[in-house]
Amino acid sequence: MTEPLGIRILNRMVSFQPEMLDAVFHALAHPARREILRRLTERERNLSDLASPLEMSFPAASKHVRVLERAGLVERRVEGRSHVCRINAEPLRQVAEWTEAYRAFWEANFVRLDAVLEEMKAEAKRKPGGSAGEAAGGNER
Amino acid sequence: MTEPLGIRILNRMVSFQPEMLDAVFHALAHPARREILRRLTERERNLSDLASPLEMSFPAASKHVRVLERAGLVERRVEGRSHVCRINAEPLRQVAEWTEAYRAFWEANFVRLDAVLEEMKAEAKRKPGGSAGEAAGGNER
DNA sequence: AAAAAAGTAAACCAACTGGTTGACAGAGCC
DNA sequence: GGCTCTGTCAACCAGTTGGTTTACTTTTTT
Repeated sequence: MTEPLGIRILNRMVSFQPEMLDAVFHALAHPARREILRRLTERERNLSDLASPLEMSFPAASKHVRVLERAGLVERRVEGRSHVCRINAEPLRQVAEWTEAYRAFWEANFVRLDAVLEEMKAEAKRKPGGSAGEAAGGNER
Repeated sequence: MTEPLGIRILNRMVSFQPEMLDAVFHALAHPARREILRRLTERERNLSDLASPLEMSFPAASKHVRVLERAGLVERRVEGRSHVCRINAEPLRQVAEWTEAYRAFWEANFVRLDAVLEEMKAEAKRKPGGSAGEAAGGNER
């Protein structure tokens, strides 16, 4: 017998275990799987529906869905011969939480980059033919 | 010749390309690499420092750092024989941004789970020996 | 000058990924 | 009953990952 519904739900809510992050990050590390997720935000879809735009064989797409399922990002219910998939973004919330822990660092870094850019603009204004100006020109071309 | 500093910085700031997400998510999908990142939040560290607590050979740890580097999450500067690594959390900001796009879905899901739990608690109070109570007991033990 | 320390590079390995094809199973429709 | 649609499973394959060991370079220390 499988675990009771309550256990399964609670496990999912507190599951901040490293293996869980492994599975979720791994699942998100493939463009086809992110595309599947994105299309599941529009509506529920069955496997054929999910596979059709994915320039690969049907079994390959099916495997991608299963990877998302193992990561808890997709849930499926069987309706006759059709397997209907629904997004479960709860693991993404935990990814966001994990990522938040580094907010101070990326914000500090952003400020630093911003300062560098301000300095570059000032540099370009002072001597427009200089190396800083050359870099800016190369970028906007 | 390599690209000018300005170009490199600008590229990094607007680089929301899919391959970039591939690299970042892949880099985060291994506990050793997340541990490296976490320890880099405390201070800059050289490779030996990063490798020592990582129950694996030095070359293996060095490879992990390089994966983080390719994803833009770590930067290194060489000081004599020591390679000093610094965290660059900017790609994590982009991960957070990407994840935010699914906020509506995980929040909806969270509300739904919360409702289920409230229902379970009420159920447990009404008949403490029932299956719902059993599930809760199994969890808190 | 010799030894130690910090890293890289290369060769090798087992396991896993991401893809294919072909055979099969169940559900629905004519 | 037969055909089609939806999907799984198993076998197979090339390439990548994650790890090892050994050999080497460069820098610092003694």
